[in-house]
Amino acid sequence: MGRRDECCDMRGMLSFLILFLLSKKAMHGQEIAEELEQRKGIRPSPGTIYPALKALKEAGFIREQKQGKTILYRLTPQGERALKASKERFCKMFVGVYS
Amino acid sequence: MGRRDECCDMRGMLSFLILFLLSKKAMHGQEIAEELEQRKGIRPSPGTIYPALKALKEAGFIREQKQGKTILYRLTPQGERALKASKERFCKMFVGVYS
DNA sequence: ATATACTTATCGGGCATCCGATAAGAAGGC
DNA sequence: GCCTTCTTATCGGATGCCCGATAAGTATAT
Repeated sequence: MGRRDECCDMRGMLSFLILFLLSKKAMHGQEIAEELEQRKGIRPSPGTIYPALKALKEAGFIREQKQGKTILYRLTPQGERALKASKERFCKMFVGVYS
Repeated sequence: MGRRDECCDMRGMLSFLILFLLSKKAMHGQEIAEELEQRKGIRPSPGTIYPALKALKEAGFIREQKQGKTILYRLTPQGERALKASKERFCKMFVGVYS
């Protein structure tokens, strides 16, 4: 059950968060990692972020766009639909949690 | 990655949700399962809910109170602290997700 | 007491997530 | 070319969440 004052580690939300972040603007991997660091407190390792991106790509939710040294990830229309659906589930699930 | 329009299964939030529900009012197991069913769409099986309750109890976050046939679960002060901390992490993590 | 119905509990296993370490690729400086 | 630096990618492994099936406990009814 993790550290002393934690009831869960909130796994299983990474893809959702990534999709959400990419819906705000297209980003490359390190940018996503940085944003996640601000939100979660710890920076996800490359072994976390890139497999997640790969899975999202294979699901057709994001696509890549080479940009010099880096790769820009952005949502596909299908990814937007998936985010919309997941967001609804999320909101229904956590009604009232926001203080 | 689950069904077609899903980016993640939102696992890893069960303990958090249970703690949150119990902060509203003390409940017994089936009541919790029922509430979770409304929020998630599917009813968690006994094999899901009771191990979770057990872990929360062993962590000192909830305590039991026999009530005839059923057991009433309620938060401990430590559980309230844990919920508060987790809630803060949760809110920081998902700022802006609520449409 | 026996049966029934309901709640609570346990066990084994599957599966996705996540991490650390390591490698591969790409650009720029010398 | 070669070295450095940064980004991207892969692999093995560990964790832990969750489920289905099954068992155990408890009260009520007949």
